[in-house]
Amino acid sequence: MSGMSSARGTGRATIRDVAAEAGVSTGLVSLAFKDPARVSAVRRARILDAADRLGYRPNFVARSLAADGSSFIGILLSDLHNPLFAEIADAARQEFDAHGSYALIASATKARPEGRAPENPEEGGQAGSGASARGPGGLRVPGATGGADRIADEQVIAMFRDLRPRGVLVIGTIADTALLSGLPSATPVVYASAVSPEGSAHPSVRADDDAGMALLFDHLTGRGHQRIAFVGGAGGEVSRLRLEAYLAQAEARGMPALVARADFSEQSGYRAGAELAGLDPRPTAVIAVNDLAGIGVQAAAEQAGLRLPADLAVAAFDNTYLAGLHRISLTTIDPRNAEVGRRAASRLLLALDPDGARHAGLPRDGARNASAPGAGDSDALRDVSSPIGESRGAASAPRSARFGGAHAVASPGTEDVLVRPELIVRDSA
Amino acid sequence: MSGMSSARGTGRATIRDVAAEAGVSTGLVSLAFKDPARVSAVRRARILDAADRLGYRPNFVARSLAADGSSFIGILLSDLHNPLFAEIADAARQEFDAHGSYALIASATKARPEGRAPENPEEGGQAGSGASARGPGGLRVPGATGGADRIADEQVIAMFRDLRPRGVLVIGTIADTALLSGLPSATPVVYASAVSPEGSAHPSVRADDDAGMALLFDHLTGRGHQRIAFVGGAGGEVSRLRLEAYLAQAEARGMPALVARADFSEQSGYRAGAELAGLDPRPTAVIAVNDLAGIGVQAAAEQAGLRLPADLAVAAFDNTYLAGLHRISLTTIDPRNAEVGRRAASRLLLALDPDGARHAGLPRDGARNASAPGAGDSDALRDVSSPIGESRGAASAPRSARFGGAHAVASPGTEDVLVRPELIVRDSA
DNA sequence: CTGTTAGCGCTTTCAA
DNA sequence: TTGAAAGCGCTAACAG
Repeated sequence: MSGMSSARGTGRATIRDVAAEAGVSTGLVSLAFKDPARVSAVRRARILDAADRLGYRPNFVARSLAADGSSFIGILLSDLHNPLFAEIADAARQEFDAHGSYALIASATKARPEGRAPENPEEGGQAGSGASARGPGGLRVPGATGGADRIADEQVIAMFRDLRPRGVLVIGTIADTALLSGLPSATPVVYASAVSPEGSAHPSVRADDDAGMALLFDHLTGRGHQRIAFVGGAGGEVSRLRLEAYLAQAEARGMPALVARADFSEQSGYRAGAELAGLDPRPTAVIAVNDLAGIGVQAAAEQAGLRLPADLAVAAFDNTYLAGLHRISLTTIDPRNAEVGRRAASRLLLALDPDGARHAGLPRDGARNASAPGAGDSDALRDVSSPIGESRGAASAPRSARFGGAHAVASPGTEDVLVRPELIVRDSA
Repeated sequence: MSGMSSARGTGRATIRDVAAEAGVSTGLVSLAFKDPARVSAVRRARILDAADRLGYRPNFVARSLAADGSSFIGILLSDLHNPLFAEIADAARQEFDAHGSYALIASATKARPEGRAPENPEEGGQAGSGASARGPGGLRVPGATGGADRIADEQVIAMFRDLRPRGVLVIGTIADTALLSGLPSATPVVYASAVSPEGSAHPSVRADDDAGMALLFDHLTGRGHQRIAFVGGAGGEVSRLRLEAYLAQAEARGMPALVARADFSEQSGYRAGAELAGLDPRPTAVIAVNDLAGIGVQAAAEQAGLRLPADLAVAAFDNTYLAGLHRISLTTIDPRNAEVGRRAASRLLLALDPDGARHAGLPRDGARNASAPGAGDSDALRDVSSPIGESRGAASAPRSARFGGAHAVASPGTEDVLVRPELIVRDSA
């Protein structure tokens, strides 16, 4: 009947086949898919019928070419190996879905080892820690700092550029940010878990490390600790910022500052821990730049014969699942990645559609609003219901829009959003 | 000078702008990029000149539409949260790069929580373990088995379908495999770290769990262990297969089989470990389905007052970085993910180009061939150099092609490739 | 409401 | 070698 029609290589049905089969013009078929309401009931039925008799599926690529832009939102993952990023991506994706937008996740990877010279020798670059590199034996060791010369994959960027997503969510620091400029300049971009590159007008959403550090100090001093050391400072921007936050807290509280330099790796934390354990007036507590380094500190302390947490309390950042393991049980700061992802997504949605109206798309039953505490949110979203502390980074901007709130502001502005992290207390401190 | 030309939304230069600027036809510009040799030197120069004066970059999408297929290879990641997959993806990507092919990584994610009913209630589905789900407090817990209803993201698949990659590498088990059938039927597909779906003609490359289990038994019996228990069996196909491998080894060696059911999570391993610790003739060694479960076993044993490894030796599978942490130090089977990724990539390349010739693409200086041991491979590839044990899975197929070997066989066949894993001995056993 | 007409940016015959 | 022209599959005016 219908039969072998166009679609050059593949035997796929094209819009023309459908039009022929239904006895209408291609234009109408197109319309029937895009805006069914504007097509008469009879034809619509005939078209839809023909379409699925032929197994027609509109061609993504052709559509994007013709329509001068696609309907999806691009999520660009800077590093596949950082588990925090995966969490953020998932949360963001869910948020998009809930609003009838759909997102495509693409990932960059490390450059070929024999490739061109490292772009950013010392800047592993992720927020949230966890630069990864090769350890001995080819085992991938998160946090190791060596040779972290990752570049934003040109091809991935090119794909996004040409597919013209409605917006782009960049998760983690992307080295060659210049490439992003290939996007149509009007394309909204939001960074998550990364500071947006200097000079960039794009907002970033990330955990508030200062607040996290304060939480840690409160907790530790509350337990009587007076000599609190910091392990970290190396390995990237995030590490540096956490170090600064530490110094600020120590100073503000009139406490001595004691720093053992380390990056995000366990090895590195181990060395720093050993160093600290040997000190004469030994610190009674240590704050590590991330869980992995904290675990290294624990190991070193144990090895040095210290009892944990009696002789040395250890706390860290990130609340990766490591921290929750029975044998580790690490007190740590939860950056609330899901929240970061969700807010970053909201931010982008707001920029795309300042009215904040929930999108048409597929009307989903459970479509909830961030402001209205959903009735029976499923477990994955449980932690949203708590009132969300929020603060803004950049100085100048007026503290305006509350996302999903009653009166969203027209111009989203470009201020960063800092998500208030949470203290997770476990045995280690 | 040149100025504001076409390219509707964006101000990007199109092939037409270049043609105009260079005073030639668009067809020639196209040719100048695709096959420079067939264009006269003068025009070529003029074209290339004009092109970069205008900052021209060919449009990916338009090209793929016009040329009936793209030049990239698609890497489809089934789960962002499984670190093993990231390793495989990286290795594969490098292999592709080395052969002048380039790959695009796209990821599926979990379905929205409030979405349609779970597809595969009990089938988390990844090879290599590490299904992830929400634990208490919204923390992402790798290995937890609950609600792992991930679906292969339709949009991602649609994108691949329409972009028409030359080939697709699927990493991990993808639930809705039917969607892949949307690809032009001639598109070669290779699965990595997953058994290819039944009835599928696509080969899969994965670690040989039977061999790994044998390695573990050899090691443990060599240390005098006679009562070796297994923790695992639940949570997915891989878990089941490892259980079977365990049973087979135990039987073959005339040893008693003792199984405590668990999935890939630490929690689950903990429970199983507690169970085993309480048994009367206690096992002297435990093999866990993966590192995480093994860590759970360690924790439970410790809690039960057992000394490790004297009272209970623990070994596992996967060699994630966890196993290498000082405080964990777990003897484990390294699935050699990088090798899996590399071989899967080779497999695909072979299918794409049976002559094994290195592709034209951008001619890269360092382009090495799998068969020719490259001179100074950088560290990331260090472990390739060792002679690679290899065996084949599927029964019927003739044992033919050695990848990258001297005489590659014309028809690649569809047999699975099993990569021989490696035993990593640490303190725990 | 519906058909027609132009393209999106690029590749590819096919002649010249 | 080079240019002209005809599409890839779809959308977007614009008339009717």
